[in-house]
Amino acid sequence: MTQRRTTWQKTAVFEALSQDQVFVSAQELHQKLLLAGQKLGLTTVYRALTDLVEAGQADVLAGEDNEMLYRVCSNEHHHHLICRKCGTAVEFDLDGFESEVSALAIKHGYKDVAHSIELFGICEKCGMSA
Amino acid sequence: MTQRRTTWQKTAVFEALSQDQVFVSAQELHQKLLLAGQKLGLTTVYRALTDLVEAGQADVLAGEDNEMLYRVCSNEHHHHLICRKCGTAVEFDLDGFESEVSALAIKHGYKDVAHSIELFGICEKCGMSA
DNA sequence: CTATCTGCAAAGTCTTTGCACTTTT
DNA sequence: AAAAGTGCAAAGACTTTGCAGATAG
Repeated sequence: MTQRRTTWQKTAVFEALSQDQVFVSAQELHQKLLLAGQKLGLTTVYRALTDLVEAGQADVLAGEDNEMLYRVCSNEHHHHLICRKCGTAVEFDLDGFESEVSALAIKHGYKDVAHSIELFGICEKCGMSA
Repeated sequence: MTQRRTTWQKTAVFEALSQDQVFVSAQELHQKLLLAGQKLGLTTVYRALTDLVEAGQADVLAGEDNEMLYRVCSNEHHHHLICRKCGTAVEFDLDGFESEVSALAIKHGYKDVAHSIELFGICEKCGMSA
């Protein structure tokens, strides 16, 4: 088993990701870190994010424009209404829906069903400045 | 206004897409067409698909691995439970859900909200052969 | 000390674009 | 003929990989 080491880079990525509760791309996160004076490679950011996801500490989701979006994992299972401009995410639960989905999956014999129920729109703020 | 012309390539793409009610990538569709003896360029497939989407004759959706998936449009608005192996899609409606989503969007001041509610799993057939 | 990590540059995907040539109308 | 479409090759964007040098444990 290959075990993980703690490096300042990984810590930096995790902290940067934790700062705002918003979905960001690896590239954006990298930029942010550079601007903050943290000199690390884009490669490292990708690797750190992948690790975080595997460790269950971050969520991934495929954005509309074919780009991976990352966010600190909030353990609870809910979905997001994401602004496609600024990335701000509103979380929401779907009580009845969750079970409806499971029922559907079972009914059709599907296994390992991951439901990506994400809504993309333009938030109020961005709608105004447009 | 730039109008469309009817070419055998576009027709071929549309027919290939229509053959199975499944989500396929542009690349897959291109392969399929080549194997069927239809010699056309990948570029053309992309352009034809884009046109079909604009014309409302096809649906697009971003697959899990960041890859555009296309399918003939079934006009009605429903969602899909997609096998990530074979691409087979089961459609389902979400009666109450649609309005719930709209309500959410309005409540949070979001505009132009597109909801991609797609479930990815392994279908029965593929689950067996695995 | 040594397994793991970093970061550069190179390679790999999917998709789009530029441009000369062909085809529809 | 003229406008629109085709296809190649090249470019773009995002992500992954190979590998030598750096580093955590």
